[in-house]
Amino acid sequence: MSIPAEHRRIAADEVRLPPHALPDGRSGRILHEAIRLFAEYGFHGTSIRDLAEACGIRSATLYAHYPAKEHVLAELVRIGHEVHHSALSAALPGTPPGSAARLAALVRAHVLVFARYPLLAMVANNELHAVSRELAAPSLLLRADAQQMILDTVNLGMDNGAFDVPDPYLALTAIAGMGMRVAHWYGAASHYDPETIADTYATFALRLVGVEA
Amino acid sequence: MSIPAEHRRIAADEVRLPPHALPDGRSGRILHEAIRLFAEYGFHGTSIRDLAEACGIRSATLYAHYPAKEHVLAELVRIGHEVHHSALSAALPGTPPGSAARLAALVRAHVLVFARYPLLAMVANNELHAVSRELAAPSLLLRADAQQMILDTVNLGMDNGAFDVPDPYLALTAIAGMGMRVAHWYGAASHYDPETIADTYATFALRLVGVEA
DNA sequence: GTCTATATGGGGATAGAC
DNA sequence: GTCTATCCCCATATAGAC
Repeated sequence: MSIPAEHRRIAADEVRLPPHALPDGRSGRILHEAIRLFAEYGFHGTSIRDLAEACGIRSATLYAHYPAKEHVLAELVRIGHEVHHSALSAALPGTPPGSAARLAALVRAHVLVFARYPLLAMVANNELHAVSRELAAPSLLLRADAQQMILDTVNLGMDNGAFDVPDPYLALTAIAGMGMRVAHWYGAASHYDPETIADTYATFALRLVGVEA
Repeated sequence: MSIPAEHRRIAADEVRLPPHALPDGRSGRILHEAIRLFAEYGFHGTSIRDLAEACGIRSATLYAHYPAKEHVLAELVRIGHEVHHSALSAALPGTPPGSAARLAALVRAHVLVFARYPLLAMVANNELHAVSRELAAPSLLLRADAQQMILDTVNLGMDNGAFDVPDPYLALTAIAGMGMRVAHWYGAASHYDPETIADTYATFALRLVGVEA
Protein backbone atom coordinates (compact mmCIF):
# COMPACT_ATOMS: atom_id res chain seq x y z
CA MET A 1 0.00 0.00 0.00
CA SER A 2 2.11 2.89 -1.24
CA ILE A 3 -0.43 5.57 -0.41
CA PRO A 4 0.73 7.75 2.51
CA ALA A 5 -1.40 6.99 5.57
CA GLU A 6 -2.75 10.47 6.06
CA HIS A 7 -3.89 10.63 2.44
CA ARG A 8 -6.05 7.53 2.76
CA ARG A 9 -9.60 7.62 3.96
CA ILE A 10 -9.02 4.70 6.25
CA ALA A 11 -5.93 3.94 8.28
CA ALA A 12 -6.40 0.21 8.67
CA ASP A 13 -5.53 -1.99 5.74
CA GLU A 14 -6.18 -5.50 6.88
CA VAL A 15 -9.66 -6.88 6.40
CA ARG A 16 -10.96 -8.13 9.74
CA LEU A 17 -14.34 -9.75 10.07
CA PRO A 18 -16.49 -11.60 12.58
CA PRO A 19 -16.29 -15.39 12.17
CA HIS A 20 -18.46 -16.72 9.34
CA ALA A 21 -19.47 -13.23 8.23
CA LEU A 22 -18.62 -14.19 4.66
CA PRO A 23 -19.48 -17.37 2.76
CA ASP A 24 -16.76 -19.87 1.97
CA GLY A 25 -15.28 -20.28 -1.47
CA ARG A 26 -15.07 -17.89 -4.34
CA SER A 27 -18.14 -15.82 -3.45
CA GLY A 28 -16.61 -15.09 -0.08
CA ARG A 29 -13.25 -14.29 -1.57
CA ILE A 30 -14.88 -11.77 -3.89
CA LEU A 31 -16.59 -10.08 -0.96
CA HIS A 32 -13.35 -10.07 0.99
CA GLU A 33 -11.40 -8.32 -1.76
CA ALA A 34 -14.30 -5.98 -2.42
CA ILE A 35 -14.22 -4.81 1.20
CA ARG A 36 -10.58 -3.88 0.82
CA LEU A 37 -11.00 -2.08 -2.49
CA PHE A 38 -14.31 -0.34 -1.76
CA ALA A 39 -13.02 0.84 1.63
CA GLU A 40 -9.90 2.30 0.07
CA TYR A 41 -11.13 3.67 -3.25
CA GLY A 42 -14.90 3.67 -2.94
CA PHE A 43 -17.42 1.74 -5.01
CA HIS A 44 -17.21 4.03 -8.03
CA GLY A 45 -13.44 4.22 -7.69
CA THR A 46 -13.10 0.45 -8.06
CA SER A 47 -13.64 -1.27 -11.39
CA ILE A 48 -14.96 -4.73 -11.94
CA ARG A 49 -11.56 -5.55 -13.45
CA ASP A 50 -9.74 -4.27 -10.35
CA LEU A 51 -11.89 -6.53 -8.24
CA ALA A 52 -11.42 -9.55 -10.46
CA GLU A 53 -7.65 -9.09 -10.53
CA ALA A 54 -7.53 -8.91 -6.73
CA CYS A 55 -9.38 -12.23 -6.66
CA GLY A 56 -7.10 -13.82 -9.23
CA ILE A 57 -9.87 -14.37 -11.75
CA ARG A 58 -11.18 -12.76 -14.94
CA SER A 59 -13.88 -10.14 -14.75
CA ALA A 60 -16.42 -12.31 -16.57
CA THR A 61 -16.14 -14.90 -13.81
CA LEU A 62 -17.52 -12.45 -11.29
CA TYR A 63 -20.88 -12.70 -13.01
CA ALA A 64 -21.10 -16.39 -12.21
CA HIS A 65 -21.27 -15.34 -8.54
CA TYR A 66 -23.06 -11.99 -8.53
CA PRO A 67 -25.49 -10.60 -11.10
CA ALA A 68 -23.90 -7.14 -11.05
CA LYS A 69 -21.22 -5.10 -9.37
CA GLU A 70 -23.89 -3.37 -7.33
CA HIS A 71 -24.95 -6.65 -5.75
CA VAL A 72 -21.47 -7.19 -4.37
CA LEU A 73 -21.67 -3.86 -2.60
CA ALA A 74 -25.24 -4.48 -1.50
CA GLU A 75 -24.19 -7.71 0.14
CA LEU A 76 -21.38 -5.98 2.05
CA VAL A 77 -23.70 -3.19 3.15
CA ARG A 78 -26.19 -5.74 4.40
CA ILE A 79 -23.58 -7.75 6.28
CA GLY A 80 -22.08 -4.64 7.84
CA HIS A 81 -25.41 -3.40 9.10
CA GLU A 82 -26.37 -6.80 10.45
CA VAL A 83 -23.13 -7.11 12.35
CA HIS A 84 -23.68 -3.69 13.87
CA HIS A 85 -27.31 -4.25 14.74
CA SER A 86 -26.63 -7.65 16.26
CA ALA A 87 -23.88 -6.21 18.42
CA LEU A 88 -26.15 -3.52 19.81
CA SER A 89 -29.05 -5.91 20.34
CA ALA A 90 -26.79 -8.25 22.26
CA ALA A 91 -25.86 -5.40 24.58
CA LEU A 92 -29.41 -4.91 25.84
CA PRO A 93 -30.12 -7.99 28.01
CA GLY A 94 -28.88 -7.60 31.55
CA THR A 95 -28.84 -3.82 31.55
CA PRO A 96 -31.80 -1.81 32.86
CA PRO A 97 -33.40 0.52 30.29
CA GLY A 98 -32.36 4.13 30.74
CA SER A 99 -29.40 3.27 32.95
CA ALA A 100 -25.76 4.24 32.77
CA ALA A 101 -24.94 0.56 32.46
CA ARG A 102 -27.11 0.24 29.37
CA LEU A 103 -25.66 3.30 27.70
CA ALA A 104 -22.16 2.08 28.45
CA ALA A 105 -22.95 -1.35 27.03
CA LEU A 106 -24.46 0.13 23.86
CA VAL A 107 -21.54 2.47 23.31
CA ARG A 108 -19.05 -0.29 23.93
CA ALA A 109 -20.79 -2.50 21.38
CA HIS A 110 -21.09 0.34 18.89
CA VAL A 111 -17.45 1.32 19.12
CA LEU A 112 -16.20 -2.25 19.07
CA VAL A 113 -17.80 -2.82 15.67
CA PHE A 114 -16.03 0.19 14.18
CA ALA A 115 -12.70 -0.64 15.83
CA ARG A 116 -12.71 -4.37 15.16
CA TYR A 117 -14.09 -4.25 11.61
CA PRO A 118 -13.11 -0.83 10.29
CA LEU A 119 -13.05 -1.73 6.61
CA LEU A 120 -16.41 -3.46 6.66
CA ALA A 121 -17.91 -0.62 8.68
CA MET A 122 -16.47 1.93 6.28
CA VAL A 123 -17.99 0.23 3.26
CA ALA A 124 -21.35 -0.30 4.94
CA ASN A 125 -21.64 3.28 6.10
CA ASN A 126 -19.84 5.30 3.44
CA GLU A 127 -20.92 3.47 0.31
CA LEU A 128 -24.54 2.76 1.13
CA HIS A 129 -25.59 5.68 -1.02
CA ALA A 130 -24.27 3.87 -4.10
CA VAL A 131 -26.72 1.00 -3.59
CA SER A 132 -30.19 1.19 -5.09
CA ARG A 133 -33.12 2.07 -2.89
CA GLU A 134 -34.53 -1.45 -2.89
CA LEU A 135 -31.26 -3.12 -1.97
CA ALA A 136 -30.48 -0.51 0.69
CA ALA A 137 -33.85 -0.59 2.42
CA PRO A 138 -33.21 -3.46 4.87
CA SER A 139 -29.96 -1.86 6.01
CA LEU A 140 -31.67 1.47 6.54
CA LEU A 141 -34.17 -0.21 8.84
CA LEU A 142 -31.41 -1.80 10.88
CA ARG A 143 -29.61 1.51 11.11
CA ALA A 144 -32.72 3.35 12.28
CA ASP A 145 -33.39 0.71 14.88
CA ALA A 146 -29.85 0.83 16.22
CA GLN A 147 -30.05 4.59 16.49
CA GLN A 148 -33.34 4.30 18.32
CA MET A 149 -31.82 1.95 20.91
CA ILE A 150 -29.36 4.65 21.87
CA LEU A 151 -31.88 7.48 21.71
CA ASP A 152 -34.38 5.57 23.84
CA THR A 153 -31.68 4.97 26.39
CA VAL A 154 -30.75 8.64 26.57
CA ASN A 155 -34.38 9.75 26.72
CA LEU A 156 -35.32 7.28 29.41
CA GLY A 157 -32.23 8.13 31.41
CA MET A 158 -33.31 11.75 31.28
CA ASP A 159 -36.81 10.88 32.41
CA ASN A 160 -35.63 8.83 35.36
CA GLY A 161 -33.02 11.34 36.40
CA ALA A 162 -29.99 9.18 35.65
CA PHE A 163 -28.75 11.51 32.93
CA ASP A 164 -28.65 15.24 32.46
CA VAL A 165 -28.11 16.48 28.90
CA PRO A 166 -28.93 19.78 27.20
CA ASP A 167 -30.51 17.91 24.27
CA PRO A 168 -30.98 14.14 23.93
CA TYR A 169 -30.87 14.09 20.14
CA LEU A 170 -27.61 16.04 20.08
CA ALA A 171 -26.22 13.64 22.66
CA LEU A 172 -27.16 10.80 20.32
CA THR A 173 -25.46 12.39 17.31
CA ALA A 174 -22.34 13.12 19.32
CA ILE A 175 -22.10 9.65 20.84
CA ALA A 176 -22.90 7.79 17.64
CA GLY A 177 -20.69 10.06 15.57
CA MET A 178 -17.56 9.74 17.62
CA GLY A 179 -17.89 5.97 17.48
CA MET A 180 -18.38 5.88 13.72
CA ARG A 181 -15.25 7.92 13.13
CA VAL A 182 -13.15 5.23 14.83
CA ALA A 183 -13.31 3.25 11.57
CA HIS A 184 -11.33 6.02 9.87
CA TRP A 185 -8.42 6.37 12.25
CA TYR A 186 -8.20 2.92 13.85
CA GLY A 187 -4.86 1.36 13.04
CA ALA A 188 -3.05 4.68 12.66
CA ALA A 189 -0.09 5.84 14.70
CA SER A 190 -0.78 4.68 18.22
CA HIS A 191 -1.84 1.09 18.53
CA TYR A 192 -4.90 0.95 20.67
CA ASP A 193 -6.71 -2.22 21.47
CA PRO A 194 -10.35 -2.14 20.34
CA GLU A 195 -11.40 -2.96 23.90
CA THR A 196 -9.48 -0.01 25.26
CA ILE A 197 -11.06 2.34 22.75
CA ALA A 198 -14.52 0.97 23.50
CA ASP A 199 -14.10 1.31 27.25
CA THR A 200 -12.69 4.81 26.98
CA TYR A 201 -15.42 5.96 24.61
CA ALA A 202 -18.04 4.46 26.93
CA THR A 203 -16.57 6.59 29.70
CA PHE A 204 -16.72 9.62 27.43
CA ALA A 205 -20.37 8.91 26.61
CA LEU A 206 -21.29 8.66 30.28
CA ARG A 207 -19.53 11.91 31.05
CA LEU A 208 -21.28 13.48 28.09
CA VAL A 209 -24.71 12.64 29.53
CA GLY A 210 -23.75 13.93 32.94
CA VAL A 211 -22.82 10.73 34.74
CA GLU A 212 -19.71 10.83 36.91
CA ALA A 213 -17.26 8.37 35.39
CA MET B 1 -33.81 15.64 -4.98
CA SER B 2 -35.84 12.46 -5.15
CA ILE B 3 -33.45 10.38 -3.06
CA PRO B 4 -34.94 9.49 0.35
CA ALA B 5 -33.13 11.44 3.05
CA GLU B 6 -31.88 8.45 5.00
CA HIS B 7 -30.39 6.92 1.85
CA ARG B 8 -28.22 9.95 1.15
CA ARG B 9 -24.80 10.39 2.62
CA ILE B 10 -25.55 13.97 3.51
CA ALA B 11 -28.80 15.40 4.81
CA ALA B 12 -28.29 19.01 3.76
CA ASP B 13 -28.84 19.85 0.13
CA GLU B 14 -28.23 23.55 -0.14
CA VAL B 15 -24.69 24.70 -0.77
CA ARG B 16 -23.68 27.18 1.93
CA LEU B 17 -20.33 28.87 1.93
CA PRO B 18 -18.40 31.60 3.71
CA PRO B 19 -18.46 34.92 1.84
CA HIS B 20 -16.00 35.09 -1.06
CA ALA B 21 -14.97 31.47 -0.63
CA LEU B 22 -15.45 30.92 -4.35
CA PRO B 23 -14.34 33.14 -7.24
CA ASP B 24 -16.94 35.09 -9.20
CA GLY B 25 -18.07 34.11 -12.64
CA ARG B 26 -18.07 30.77 -14.36
CA SER B 27 -15.13 29.27 -12.44
CA GLY B 28 -16.99 29.88 -9.22
CA ARG B 29 -20.21 28.51 -10.59
CA ILE B 30 -18.43 25.32 -11.58
CA LEU B 31 -17.03 24.92 -8.07
CA HIS B 32 -20.44 25.61 -6.59
CA GLU B 33 -22.16 22.89 -8.62
CA ALA B 34 -19.25 20.53 -8.03
CA ILE B 35 -19.70 20.87 -4.27
CA ARG B 36 -23.30 19.80 -4.60
CA LEU B 37 -22.61 16.85 -6.89
CA PHE B 38 -19.43 15.60 -5.23
CA ALA B 39 -21.05 15.81 -1.79
CA GLU B 40 -24.03 13.79 -2.94
CA TYR B 41 -22.51 11.26 -5.34
CA GLY B 42 -18.80 11.46 -4.69
CA PHE B 43 -16.05 12.46 -7.10
CA HIS B 44 -16.03 9.18 -9.01
CA GLY B 45 -19.81 9.08 -8.99
CA THR B 46 -20.06 12.39 -10.81
CA SER B 47 -19.18 12.69 -14.47
CA ILE B 48 -17.78 15.71 -16.21
CA ARG B 49 -21.01 15.82 -18.19
CA ASP B 50 -23.12 15.81 -15.02
CA LEU B 51 -21.11 18.75 -13.78
CA ALA B 52 -21.32 20.64 -17.07
CA GLU B 53 -25.06 20.12 -17.29
CA ALA B 54 -25.54 21.45 -13.75
CA CYS B 55 -23.63 24.56 -14.81
CA GLY B 56 -25.64 24.98 -18.01
CA ILE B 57 -22.64 24.53 -20.27
CA ARG B 58 -21.07 21.82 -22.43
CA SER B 59 -18.46 19.52 -20.96
CA ALA B 60 -15.72 20.85 -23.25
CA THR B 61 -16.20 24.33 -21.80
CA LEU B 62 -15.10 23.09 -18.37
CA TYR B 63 -11.61 22.69 -19.73
CA ALA B 64 -11.38 26.43 -20.43
CA HIS B 65 -11.57 26.87 -16.64
CA TYR B 66 -9.86 23.83 -15.15
CA PRO B 67 -7.23 21.59 -16.74
CA ALA B 68 -8.89 18.40 -15.50
CA LYS B 69 -11.75 17.13 -13.39
CA GLU B 70 -9.31 16.37 -10.60
CA HIS B 71 -8.34 20.04 -10.34
CA VAL B 72 -11.93 21.01 -9.62
CA LEU B 73 -11.95 18.64 -6.67
CA ALA B 74 -8.49 19.70 -5.57
CA GLU B 75 -9.62 23.31 -5.43
CA LEU B 76 -12.62 22.40 -3.27
CA VAL B 77 -10.48 20.31 -0.95
CA ARG B 78 -8.06 23.19 -0.57
CA ILE B 79 -10.81 25.73 0.13
CA GLY B 80 -12.51 23.45 2.62
CA HIS B 81 -9.34 22.85 4.58
CA GLU B 82 -8.44 26.53 4.58
CA VAL B 83 -11.85 27.51 5.89
CA HIS B 84 -11.52 24.95 8.68
CA HIS B 85 -7.98 25.87 9.61
CA SER B 86 -8.74 29.59 9.61
CA ALA B 87 -11.71 29.05 11.87
CA LEU B 88 -9.65 27.16 14.44
CA SER B 89 -6.77 29.62 14.26
CA ALA B 90 -9.16 32.48 14.88
CA ALA B 91 -10.38 30.74 18.04
CA LEU B 92 -6.98 30.85 19.73
CA PRO B 93 -6.44 34.55 20.59
CA GLY B 94 -8.01 35.55 23.88
CA THR B 95 -8.13 32.07 25.34
CA PRO B 96 -5.35 30.78 27.60
CA PRO B 97 -3.56 27.66 26.32
CA GLY B 98 -4.73 24.50 28.04
CA SER B 99 -7.85 26.10 29.44
CA ALA B 100 -11.47 25.05 29.28
CA ALA B 101 -12.19 28.31 27.49
CA ARG B 102 -9.71 27.46 24.75
CA LEU B 103 -11.05 23.96 24.27
CA ALA B 104 -14.60 25.29 24.13
CA ALA B 105 -13.59 27.90 21.57
CA LEU B 106 -11.80 25.35 19.40
CA VAL B 107 -14.69 22.91 19.51
CA ARG B 108 -17.19 25.66 18.76
CA ALA B 109 -15.16 26.73 15.74
CA HIS B 110 -14.66 23.15 14.58
CA VAL B 111 -18.33 22.26 14.82
CA LEU B 112 -19.50 25.51 13.27
CA VAL B 113 -17.57 24.74 10.10
CA PHE B 114 -19.23 21.36 9.73
CA ALA B 115 -22.70 22.70 10.59
CA ARG B 116 -22.55 25.86 8.51
CA TYR B 117 -20.85 24.41 5.47
CA PRO B 118 -21.74 20.72 5.48
CA LEU B 119 -21.42 20.11 1.75
CA LEU B 120 -18.05 21.79 1.45
CA ALA B 121 -16.82 20.01 4.56
CA MET B 122 -18.06 16.68 3.21
CA VAL B 123 -16.24 17.10 -0.07
CA ALA B 124 -13.05 18.31 1.58
CA ASN B 125 -12.95 15.46 4.08
CA ASN B 126 -14.52 12.53 2.25
CA GLU B 127 -13.11 13.01 -1.23
CA LEU B 128 -9.57 14.06 -0.41
CA HIS B 129 -8.38 10.55 -1.14
CA ALA B 130 -9.36 11.00 -4.79
CA VAL B 131 -6.91 13.88 -5.21
CA SER B 132 -3.31 13.19 -6.18
CA ARG B 133 -0.63 13.31 -3.54
CA GLU B 134 0.84 16.58 -4.77
CA LEU B 135 -2.46 18.41 -4.89
CA ALA B 136 -3.55 17.01 -1.52
CA ALA B 137 -0.36 17.82 0.36
CA PRO B 138 -1.16 21.42 1.43
CA SER B 139 -4.54 20.33 2.80
CA LEU B 140 -2.97 17.51 4.75
CA LEU B 141 -0.66 20.00 6.45
CA LEU B 142 -3.59 22.20 7.42
CA ARG B 143 -5.44 19.22 8.76
CA ALA B 144 -2.50 18.03 10.83
CA ASP B 145 -2.05 21.50 12.26
CA ALA B 146 -5.71 21.83 13.20
CA GLN B 147 -5.60 18.47 14.93
CA GLN B 148 -2.50 19.53 16.81
CA MET B 149 -4.22 22.67 18.12
CA ILE B 150 -6.84 20.51 19.81
CA LEU B 151 -4.37 17.89 21.01
CA ASP B 152 -2.04 20.54 22.48
CA THR B 153 -4.98 22.02 24.31
CA VAL B 154 -5.98 18.69 25.81
CA ASN B 155 -2.42 17.80 26.74
CA LEU B 156 -1.69 21.15 28.33
CA GLY B 157 -4.98 21.08 30.20
CA MET B 158 -3.97 17.71 31.58
CA ASP B 159 -0.57 19.04 32.64
CA ASN B 160 -2.00 22.04 34.42
CA GLY B 161 -4.76 20.09 36.09
CA ALA B 162 -7.66 21.71 34.28
CA PHE B 163 -8.66 18.48 32.57
CA ASP B 164 -8.81 14.86 33.57
CA VAL B 165 -9.01 12.31 30.74
CA PRO B 166 -8.08 8.63 30.53
CA ASP B 167 -6.18 9.24 27.27
CA PRO B 168 -5.60 12.59 25.55
CA TYR B 169 -5.33 11.16 22.05
CA LEU B 170 -8.60 9.28 22.42
CA ALA B 171 -10.19 12.46 23.72
CA LEU B 172 -8.98 14.19 20.57
CA THR B 173 -10.39 11.53 18.26
CA ALA B 174 -13.72 11.58 20.09
CA ILE B 175 -14.05 15.36 20.10
CA ALA B 176 -12.90 15.84 16.53
CA GLY B 177 -14.92 12.91 15.30
CA MET B 178 -18.25 13.92 16.75
CA GLY B 179 -17.82 17.34 15.17
CA MET B 180 -16.97 15.98 11.75
CA ARG B 181 -20.08 13.82 11.69
CA VAL B 182 -22.27 16.91 12.00
CA ALA B 183 -21.75 17.47 8.26
CA HIS B 184 -23.61 14.23 7.59
CA TRP B 185 -26.76 14.78 9.60
CA TYR B 186 -27.05 18.55 9.71
CA GLY B 187 -30.28 19.63 8.05
CA ALA B 188 -32.11 16.39 8.82
CA ALA B 189 -35.28 16.08 10.84
CA SER B 190 -34.91 18.50 13.69
CA HIS B 191 -33.83 21.95 12.68
CA TYR B 192 -30.97 22.96 14.87
CA ASP B 193 -29.20 26.23 14.56
CA PRO B 194 -25.44 25.77 13.92
CA GLU B 195 -24.75 27.96 16.95
CA THR B 196 -26.84 25.71 19.16
CA ILE B 197 -25.07 22.62 17.92
CA ALA B 198 -21.67 24.22 18.42
CA ASP B 199 -22.47 25.37 21.94
CA THR B 200 -23.91 22.01 22.91
CA TYR B 201 -20.98 20.09 21.46
CA ALA B 202 -18.58 22.41 23.26
CA THR B 203 -20.36 21.51 26.48
CA PHE B 204 -20.05 17.83 25.59
CA ALA B 205 -16.33 18.25 24.92
CA LEU B 206 -15.76 19.92 28.28
CA ARG B 207 -17.64 17.19 30.07
CA LEU B 208 -15.65 14.64 28.15
CA VAL B 209 -12.36 16.03 29.47
CA GLY B 210 -13.72 16.13 33.00
CA VAL B 211 -14.75 19.77 33.32
CA GLU B 212 -18.05 20.44 35.05
CA ALA B 213 -20.28 22.08 32.43
C1' DG C 1 -15.05 31.34 -23.73
C1' DT C 2 -18.12 28.52 -25.82
C1' DC C 3 -19.51 25.51 -29.07
C1' DT C 4 -19.76 20.90 -32.21
C1' DA C 5 -17.45 17.04 -33.19
C1' DT C 6 -14.55 13.51 -32.05
C1' DA C 7 -10.53 10.84 -30.35
C1' DT C 8 -9.43 7.25 -27.17
C1' DG C 9 -9.72 4.43 -23.40
C1' DG C 10 -12.13 2.07 -19.76
C1' DG C 11 -16.41 0.94 -17.85
C1' DG C 12 -20.07 -2.86 -16.91
C1' DA C 13 -21.82 -6.69 -18.80
C1' DT C 14 -22.74 -10.80 -22.16
C1' DA C 15 -21.93 -14.91 -25.56
C1' DG C 16 -20.38 -19.12 -26.04
C1' DA C 17 -16.57 -22.62 -25.81
C1' DC C 18 -14.47 -25.68 -22.53
C1' DG D 1 -17.20 -22.14 -12.97
C1' DT D 2 -13.89 -20.23 -15.70
C1' DC D 3 -12.13 -18.71 -19.68
C1' DT D 4 -11.50 -15.73 -24.31
C1' DA D 5 -13.50 -12.58 -26.99
C1' DT D 6 -16.39 -8.95 -27.55
C1' DC D 7 -20.39 -5.63 -27.34
C1' DC D 8 -21.69 -1.17 -26.39
C1' DC D 9 -21.77 2.75 -23.83
C1' DC D 10 -19.95 6.39 -21.28
C1' DA D 11 -15.90 8.32 -19.32
C1' DT D 12 -12.21 12.09 -19.72
C1' DA D 13 -10.17 14.93 -22.66
C1' DT D 14 -8.83 17.37 -27.20
C1' DA D 15 -9.28 19.81 -31.94
C1' DG D 16 -10.66 23.47 -34.20
C1' DA D 17 -14.42 26.72 -35.74
C1' DC D 18 -16.83 30.84 -34.13
